[in-house]
Amino acid sequence: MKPTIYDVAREAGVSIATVSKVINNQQVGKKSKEKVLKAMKELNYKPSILASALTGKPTSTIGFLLPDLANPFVAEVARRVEDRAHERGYNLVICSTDFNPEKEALYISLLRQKSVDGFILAGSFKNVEVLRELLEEHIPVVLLTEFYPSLSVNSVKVDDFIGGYEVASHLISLGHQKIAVIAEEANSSRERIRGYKQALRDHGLDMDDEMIVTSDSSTEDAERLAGELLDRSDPPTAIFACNDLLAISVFLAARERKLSIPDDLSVAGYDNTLLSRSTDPPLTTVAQPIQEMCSQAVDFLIEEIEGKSKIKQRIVMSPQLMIRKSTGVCRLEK
Amino acid sequence: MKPTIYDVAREAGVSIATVSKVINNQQVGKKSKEKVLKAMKELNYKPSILASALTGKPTSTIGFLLPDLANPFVAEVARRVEDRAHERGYNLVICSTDFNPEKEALYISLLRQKSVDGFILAGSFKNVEVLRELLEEHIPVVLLTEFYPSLSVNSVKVDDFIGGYEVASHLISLGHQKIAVIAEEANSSRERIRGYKQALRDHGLDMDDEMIVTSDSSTEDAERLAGELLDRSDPPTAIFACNDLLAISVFLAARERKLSIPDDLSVAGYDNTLLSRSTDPPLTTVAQPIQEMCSQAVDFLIEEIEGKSKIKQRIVMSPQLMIRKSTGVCRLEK
DNA sequence: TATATGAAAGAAAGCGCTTTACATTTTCTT
DNA sequence: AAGAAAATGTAAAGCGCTTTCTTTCATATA
Repeated sequence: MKPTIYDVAREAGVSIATVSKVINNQQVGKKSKEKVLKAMKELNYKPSILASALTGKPTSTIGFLLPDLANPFVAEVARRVEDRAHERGYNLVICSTDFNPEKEALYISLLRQKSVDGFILAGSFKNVEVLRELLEEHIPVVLLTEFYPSLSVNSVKVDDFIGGYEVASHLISLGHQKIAVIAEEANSSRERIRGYKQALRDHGLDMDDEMIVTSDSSTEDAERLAGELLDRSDPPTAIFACNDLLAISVFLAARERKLSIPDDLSVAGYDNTLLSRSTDPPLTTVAQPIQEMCSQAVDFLIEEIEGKSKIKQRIVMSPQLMIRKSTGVCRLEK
Repeated sequence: MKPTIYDVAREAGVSIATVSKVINNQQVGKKSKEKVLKAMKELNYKPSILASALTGKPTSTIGFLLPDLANPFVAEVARRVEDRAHERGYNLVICSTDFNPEKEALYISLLRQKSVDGFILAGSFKNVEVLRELLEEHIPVVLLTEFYPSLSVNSVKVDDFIGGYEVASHLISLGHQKIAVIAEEANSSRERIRGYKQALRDHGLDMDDEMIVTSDSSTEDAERLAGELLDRSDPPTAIFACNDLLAISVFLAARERKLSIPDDLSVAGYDNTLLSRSTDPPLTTVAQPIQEMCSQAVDFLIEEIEGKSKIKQRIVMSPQLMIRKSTGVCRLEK
């Protein structure tokens, strides 16, 4: 059997209370402390976090919900969040929600039963009801990569509006007039589109909602949509994909149609994942300061958990346009 | 405050024992059962998994250690394992070990304090000491993607030897004689190399250990190594990268040197991640039946946890060579 | 009708830890 | 050296649940 605090107490010849105190670094006489420490070593004793959590102590565990680990951007976010959490002495329980509000509710409920100390909700968290509930019950939460303007909740994200604006401006400056967008069903995409529209407006270009298509989150669907875009009688000369994964689908659709990038078609992505380095030509995309965002989100959450801060904050970081070779001067201009 | 079993009991007018019984689907009179169920709804009662775990019940939580989420193959494995685990009613606590034996030991110890029911160790788990300990204490463990021939432990993997053999044979059949390998520090790579060597031997080709280089797991290092390979006075005409990530690095190094793939250099990867579709030309690689492996691993673990099976099993699945455009006839033959 | 039988419900102990309130020892004053 | 103050240690209750052991009670049996 695993040793318990009783075993240690017996071995050390003190009471369990004393053992508890040395575990928690409380005032204990030097001699007793030594005896206890020695006993703990000898028995290879490790306190049960369960038992201590039952008495009200936090579990040092964070629930982390994300839409889908298969997206490299999300995977990297997970990686960074995990790193920071471990640095700060917390564990992460990860759940993929697949953009599904019921799963979101389910996992949150489950994790609460397991007494996680707080939640980080990454990507597009859809179930506002559940989120509101968490806030009402003062469960520590931070939103990563997204805001809910109507709710007071700690959030960290990158300015998607600006990102979209910059991509579109870049494309426009290359002479493109017909710029399509392929998005996913998420707030971040909506913001990027807002930025894109603003850029068009600022440059006096026509807006055409037909040019904006939304994919469910599968690769096949995205490729199909991209293909449809390219097969139009009046196809776009540039496509802004709201993430790199979507951009790959555009590449694939273009390749199938023997379109050369960037000569026949300019493509821009978003997220600066390793995918954007692997394509040929390398993908113009938007970099987000992933590590900073993630560290910040974890730190926010831990502050809230440890009760150090009562005020809610929102941090918006700046994206950075990475111009590579997948975008070029519009062929119609040449 | 969150409602406890006492609140429910009071509300329903029964004892807590009765409530506990309905929670656990034990023999309870119909009338009491209804009253309890009703009370639970009304109070929105959710049992504390902590408290129940303290009495010896399992926590329905699996510890999942993997080397690095940033590798898309690993991310997909994580995704599948998570899916299957959730299907079976288990949660996953994920920890990235960075190929670091101390981290491995640390996380295992931590997770044991949190009373996870068992472990899935994916990728290359290095700390044999710790693994042995787990086995001795009869903690359920399954190895995913790797074997320890000397230890009796449930394992699921793909036959890396065959994978390596097939890649090399494919390359050889294209006329390549100087085939370099770029590997990572892991057993799976070692097996793939074994397969590669066997293929060379079977075809009567010379073996040259100089042609095999091992990268730490960073992209930069891999790119540097690939470059060194290509800059040799007698460079290889083909490179077998032990995973797709490494293959990308080879692509990058080749692109930098204006080498055309596959005309000047054939490149093969391993894992069939989405990276292999995004490159140009698309990457020849080896597909692993990720979903089946992961489901199987989870199922093994759960069987062991639930005590349904006492015997240890090893499953080896077959890899599949995916020939795409990054490998071609050796230029020296043309 | 009296008794045996089994199902249903409850009392209470225990899981491993924290914490409060109290008892004991040590240390310091004067 | 006596008494007060500070430091140290302990007993015991409680966290929310499971489980064993009884007790209670309705039903079947003779």
